[in-house]
Amino acid sequence: MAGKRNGKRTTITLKEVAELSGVHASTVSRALNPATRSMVMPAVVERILKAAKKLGYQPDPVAASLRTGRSSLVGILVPDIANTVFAPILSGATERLDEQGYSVIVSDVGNEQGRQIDLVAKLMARRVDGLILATVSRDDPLVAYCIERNLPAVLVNRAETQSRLSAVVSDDALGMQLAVDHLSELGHKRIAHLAGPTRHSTGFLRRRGFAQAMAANGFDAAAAPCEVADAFTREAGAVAMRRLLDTHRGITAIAAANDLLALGAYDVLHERGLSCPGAISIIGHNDMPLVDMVAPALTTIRISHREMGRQAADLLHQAIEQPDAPARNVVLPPKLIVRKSTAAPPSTK
Amino acid sequence: MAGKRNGKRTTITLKEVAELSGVHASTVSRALNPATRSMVMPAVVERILKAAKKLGYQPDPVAASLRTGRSSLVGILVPDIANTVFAPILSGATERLDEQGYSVIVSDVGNEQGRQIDLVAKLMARRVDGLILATVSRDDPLVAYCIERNLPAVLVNRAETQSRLSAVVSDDALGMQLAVDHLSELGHKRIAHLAGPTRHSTGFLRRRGFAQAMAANGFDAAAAPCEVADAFTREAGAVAMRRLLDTHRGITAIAAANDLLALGAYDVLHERGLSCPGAISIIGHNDMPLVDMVAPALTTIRISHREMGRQAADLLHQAIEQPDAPARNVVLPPKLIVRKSTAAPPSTK
DNA sequence: AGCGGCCTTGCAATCGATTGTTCCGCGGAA
DNA sequence: TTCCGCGGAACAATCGATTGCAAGGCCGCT
Repeated sequence: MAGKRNGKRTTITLKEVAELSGVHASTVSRALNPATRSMVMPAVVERILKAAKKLGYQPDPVAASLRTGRSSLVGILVPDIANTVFAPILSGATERLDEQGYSVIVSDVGNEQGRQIDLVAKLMARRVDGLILATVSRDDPLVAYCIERNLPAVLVNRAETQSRLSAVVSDDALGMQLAVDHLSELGHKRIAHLAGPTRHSTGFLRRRGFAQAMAANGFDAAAAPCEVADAFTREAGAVAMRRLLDTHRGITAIAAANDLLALGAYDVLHERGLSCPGAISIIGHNDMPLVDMVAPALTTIRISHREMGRQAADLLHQAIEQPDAPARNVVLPPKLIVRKSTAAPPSTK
Repeated sequence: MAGKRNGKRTTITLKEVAELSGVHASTVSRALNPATRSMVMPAVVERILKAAKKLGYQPDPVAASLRTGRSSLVGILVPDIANTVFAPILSGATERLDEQGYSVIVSDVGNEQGRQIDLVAKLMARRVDGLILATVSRDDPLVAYCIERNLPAVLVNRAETQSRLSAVVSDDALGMQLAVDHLSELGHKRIAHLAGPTRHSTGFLRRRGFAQAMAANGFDAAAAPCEVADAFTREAGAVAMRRLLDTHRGITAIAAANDLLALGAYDVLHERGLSCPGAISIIGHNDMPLVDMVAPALTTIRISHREMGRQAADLLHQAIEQPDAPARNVVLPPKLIVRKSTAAPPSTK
């Protein structure tokens, strides 16, 4: 019944290949597996390979998985597939994992924590070999959950505070430094930060990076205006931006923790009839698709999310192969992309 | 060995639940499956359920899959995960499939045809219960491949010429009609079409829809300027747009087959110092994220891709449950979204 | 010449759930 | 009272690949 989708076409099994080549199924198994191939005489191997090709044999991963406990499946947890930041990560990761022979089960988590653990439990039941997590907060119970169960996992984009698992992230401190340096060089004196949620490492580290960069540029970091958005969305960015403008005077430049927050800031400038970069310069973070098309084209810090996904795939592969190797952190360097949303501050009179 | 990730934690099997409740494993299996539960005495069912809960029993989908040939897995083939059009489709589909108890394997196809068939073969080996295809061209061998192998599949976004499989698409003819009507009402007389590749139903049907809509508005459809882009990308859109402007005079409005093509057209207007909508009005198709932020904000035809994904999931579920039911087509109505890229034509002198 | 060991292959158990078949015991009907 | 039937549960085969173990043959060494 299994493997038989209709009347005529039956899937061919190891045993059939064995019969055709006149050996036992176990020998076929060994001959087909590169790791055990050396146990079989070369001449026999060749005969078996020929028979397998002739029959069009395709191994059944389900049966193999049952026996071995491995599955060549990895799960990827993303907060939101449709988010233009996570899509390239997914894309890069699946590309590389595919090369390595894994198939990818994608889980869109939504936002509930409990659900996240449930999803992982379901993936474990499916015998996934490992997990790529793009969802974790700075201190996430999910990490402990995976470690306790010896499930290989790596983090991507967002890291956790303790580095218990391998992770690939952007250098958020450097990113903010590039941003602040750029604004400072343009002559800005009153630079504000539109921060992201601090439960995520990106929000937290970029905020800290902003403070450090301000200090490095000779500003009083503690006095620098800063508002925290509830989420990395355009709407939350707009809300925080309004607070920022309402409670602080004389801001001429804004370093946002994220492009969507920056776009939310754009919306508020529109509302209030302020020009960008005439009245206020804005710099984003991520360089997500199409931000070069908005008006004004957004100056931002580019992160190669696709590359991030690829590296995460590599790290996961290693974590699966060598479960006891120590966690490694890969930090990718971001890059300043200057467009039209930043300029010298309006001349003060 | 299998199911045992470390020393202490062993997964519990049916047999252990059976021992605890004093019955045979097969009885446990029947008691746990709602469909066969009636074969077991209610009192025994209750005892078994209690034991299962106590042990924290979780059925092994791999073993079940081996036996039954079903897997609760579905594959989704997309041309490009990172494409902002396909991401919401994926998102909507996974959301609904998750509710229905399926997990989703995502395959990013790239563009080679052969590779596509290989991927499907691999998915079939994994015993996927069905497929959602967002990749097919108007006449795609992949469709025949699935049908021959009795693999339930549905199409999304792009349809094929013969309706052999269920599909959910946008009403492309209506979309173009909305676009042309809008431009015509604004007073445009010389309306051009920036078409997409005609090997895809979207490119083909929108082009035909454009011609029909032009005729309906009293224009000579055959004489209307039209250039076909090689791909649904910004770059290809720019190339086609240059051809359009170089070979036709007096165009005042452009109906693009897709937002990315429209953005490519923006690029060309920039190059040539033409204003939009001052000199030329442009209308897109899809309403993908952020096109409200570009300058000028893009007037476009909105398609709810997320809803498309959801409906595709429903259709697939039906196709799996009733493999012999006839193919159904779901056509979603698109909607005109007026923004800033369309206006009355420049007054002719 | 005999024996130990290695190389190659076959045998059979195993992974865990599902399901066709068998078996048992009890109640009702002849 | 006996037999049939049936509900309910156990038994065992099965899905297909993997792998520890056993067996057989050949070679070399003493």
